[in-house]
Amino acid sequence: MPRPLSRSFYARPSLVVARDLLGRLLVRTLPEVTLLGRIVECEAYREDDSASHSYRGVTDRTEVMFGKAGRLYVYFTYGMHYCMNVVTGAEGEGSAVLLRAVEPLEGLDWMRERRGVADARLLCRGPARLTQAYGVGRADNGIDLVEGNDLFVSAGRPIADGSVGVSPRVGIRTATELPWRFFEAGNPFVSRPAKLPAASGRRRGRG
DNA sequence: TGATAGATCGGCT
DNA sequence: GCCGATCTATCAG
Repeated sequence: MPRPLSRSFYARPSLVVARDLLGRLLVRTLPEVTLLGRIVECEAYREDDSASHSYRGVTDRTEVMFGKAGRLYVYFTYGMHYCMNVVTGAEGEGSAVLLRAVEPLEGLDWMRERRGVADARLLCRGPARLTQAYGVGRADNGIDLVEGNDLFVSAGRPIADGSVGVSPRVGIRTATELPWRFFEAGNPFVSRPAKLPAASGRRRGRG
């Protein structure tokens, strides 16, 4: 049975935590099934970052982001989707890491049922798909990932520097120049391929 | 295979 | 009122 990472893992700058989360295991232990997957994509957000919810200070919604590291920040968006973040840094600092994609390893059938799709690549590829596959919603906002809950991150195997891809974050309108998205290069469970300059018309056929 | 519109509602101005 | 850290179906080619 995997064990949760300690609070000190999260109590570091979001940029450091985001990169270090790659290759770690996102675990949910439900009575009927254990959900397990490798984190393959995430993004860092900070208080001094105009794309971050915490940029405008503490509100009812963003309160969790300013709290203790190692807790879960879940928000609702576009009228239908939930996304989940792990809170990072010192208490009082509004920083977090958005979990964007996971390579599912265990509990795929349970995820398929929730998602309504069969293709393993579509289960947890993208932040809203990920929360749906893991059954994470509003009720999970603020829960502690370090102790006392069925949802946590365990050590897994961190990936080597050579396999880490970096890019601007996805779906934001400001601060688009900051390369604060981290992913495992070449992994098909990543939500968007690295944007290759002048790459087009390749990758034909179906392997 | 790639681009675009539609869904749908909470949080903030 | 407006717009968003998104996903999916649909249409054009």
